[in-house]
Amino acid sequence: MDRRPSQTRSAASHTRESGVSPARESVRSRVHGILRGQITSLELPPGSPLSENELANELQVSRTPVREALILLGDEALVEVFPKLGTFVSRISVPAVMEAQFVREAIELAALHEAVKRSDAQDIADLRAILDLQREACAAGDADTFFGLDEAFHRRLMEVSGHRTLWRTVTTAKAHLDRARRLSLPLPHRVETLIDEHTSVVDALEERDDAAAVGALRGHLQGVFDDIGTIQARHPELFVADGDEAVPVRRRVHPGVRGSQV
Amino acid sequence: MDRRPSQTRSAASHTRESGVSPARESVRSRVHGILRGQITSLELPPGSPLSENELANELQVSRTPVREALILLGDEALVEVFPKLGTFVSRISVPAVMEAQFVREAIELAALHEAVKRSDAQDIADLRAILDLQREACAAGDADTFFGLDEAFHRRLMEVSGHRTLWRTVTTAKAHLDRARRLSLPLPHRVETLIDEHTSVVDALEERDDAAAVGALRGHLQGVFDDIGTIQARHPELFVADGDEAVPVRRRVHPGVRGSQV
DNA sequence: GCGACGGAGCTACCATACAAGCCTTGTATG
DNA sequence: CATACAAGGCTTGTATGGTAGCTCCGTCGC
Repeated sequence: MDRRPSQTRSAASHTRESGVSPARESVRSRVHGILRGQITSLELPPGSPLSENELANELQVSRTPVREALILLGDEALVEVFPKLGTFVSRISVPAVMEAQFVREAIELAALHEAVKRSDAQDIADLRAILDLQREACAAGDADTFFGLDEAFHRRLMEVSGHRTLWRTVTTAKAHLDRARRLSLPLPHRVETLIDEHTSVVDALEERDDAAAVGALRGHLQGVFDDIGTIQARHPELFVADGDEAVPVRRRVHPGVRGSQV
Repeated sequence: MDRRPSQTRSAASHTRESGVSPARESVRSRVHGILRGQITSLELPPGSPLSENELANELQVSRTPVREALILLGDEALVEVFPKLGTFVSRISVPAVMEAQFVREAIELAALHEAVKRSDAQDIADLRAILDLQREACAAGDADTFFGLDEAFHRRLMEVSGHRTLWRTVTTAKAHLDRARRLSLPLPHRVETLIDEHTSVVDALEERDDAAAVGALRGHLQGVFDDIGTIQARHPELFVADGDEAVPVRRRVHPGVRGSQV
C-alpha cells in the first residue's frame, strides 16, 4: 500500500521548464515551448489562428498534447481560446502590457533592493560580461542574440538577489512585454540606450547605491512605454482595437503559409 | 475566408475565472475550480494522491477534463505530476512559501503605493464594511467566511490601486500562502491580530499616509512567517522534508476515504 | 535467512473517435 | 435583386482505447 519512487526527483515538476531535459521531454512540454517561442518572437503574429488539427499535423503528433499546450498558453493569456470557434494568438493589449510591466517592475525592483546588499565581485563581473556580449550582438545587428542576452542579464540579476525560483514568475509577465519590445527594436537609438541603462544598473549595484540602482532599473523597465504609441500606430492590426475586446479574425497573413514573417 | 464571431466576447478568456459563468462552464474549468478550492482549503491535504481515473469516476466525467485541470494545477505548482507514477497534492515548501510571499508583498505594496493617491471615500467605506463583516465572522468562529472576507479585502485594495487584472497574478502566489495560513488559523490570538492589521492599513490609507500604509501592510503580510515554524513542527507530514525534494508517498490519510479532514 | 528477479497492477501519456456549436455558402423563395 | 434558410465544413470539447514506465510483491536462487 505504500509507494514511493526509488530516489528523489527534483526535475520535471514544472511544465514550463525550458532548457535541456535530462532524458526526454514530454511532447506537451516540447510543443508548449515551441509555440511559446514563436509567439514571443512574433514569428506567430498576434491574431494568427492556431488550429489544433493543423498544428498536430505539422508537428507530427496527436491533437492531445497540442491541445494541452494551447490550454497552458491560454492560461498565461498568450493565446485566446474561443470554444467551438477557434484559438488565436492574443493581440497585444496596451492595458495588459501596462499590468505586466507593473508586475515585472514591482518584483524586479524588490529583488534588486536585496541584490544591492548581497552582490559580490563575481556577480558584478558576470553581469558586465553579459553586457559586453550584448554590445557585440548590437554591433553585429543580431536581434535574437541580443534579446537572449537581455533575458540572461535580468535573470542573473534576480539570482543575485537570492531568489532563484522567482524568475519563472517574471517570465509570465515578461512574455507580453517582449512582444511589444520586439516591435520597438527596429526603431533606431533603442538598442544602445538599453545597454547604457543596463550599465547604469550594474554601476550602481557595484557601488551599493540602492536609490541609484532602483532608479536606473525603473527607468530602464519603463522604457517599454516610450515607443508603444508609435508601434501601435504603425501596426494597428497587432493590437486589440479600442472598445472592441478580443475579436478573432480568421484570416492568415499569407494564404496557405502558416507562421510567415511579419 | 473571413470568420469572426457575431459579436464581441469579453468573457471566457481565462480558464481560471471563477464566479458564475453566463451560460455554462466547461467541465475542465469546473473541475479545476473544485480541486483548487479543496487544495487551498486543505480539504485535500498536501501529499494526497490524485488519480485521474478516480477523480473522473467521482465527478462523473471523463478523464480528459480532469487531466487538463490537473495540468493547470501542476503549472501553478499546486500539484506535482510524476510521469507514469502519479499526481499528488504538492507538499508545503518553506522556500516556496517565502518566494510566494515575496511576490505578493512586492505587488501588493506597489499597488498600495498607488492606492494611497487614488482612494476616495467610497473605497474607504467599502474596506471598512469588509472589516466589520470580518469581525462578525471572527466572533462566530467561522473560518471559511473569515478567509473569504480576507480575500475580498485584499482584492478590493488592489482595485483601489486601479489595477483590476492584477489580482489574478497575486492569486497564484497566494494559493501557497493560504495553505500555510489555514494551518496557523487554529492558533489563538491570530485572528484578532489580522483584523487589527487590516484596520491599520485602512486608517493609513484614509489619511493618505504612504509610509504608514506600506509599513502596516508589510507587517501584516509578513505575519505568515510568525507561526510557520510552529506549524511545521506540529504537522511535519504536510511539508517537504529537508534535503529531500518532492517525494510522493502513495498512501492516503484514511484508507478508502478520499479527502478526509486533517 | 537474505538478495535478485520477474510478473502484476497501477500510473500518466498519447492517440483516436465522437459530439456539439459556429460560420460560411449554396440555394430556394419572395 | 434581396433575403431567408438549410446543408456542409470547420472549430473546440469530451470520451475512450492503447502504450510505456514505475513500483510493489511473490518467488526463485544462493
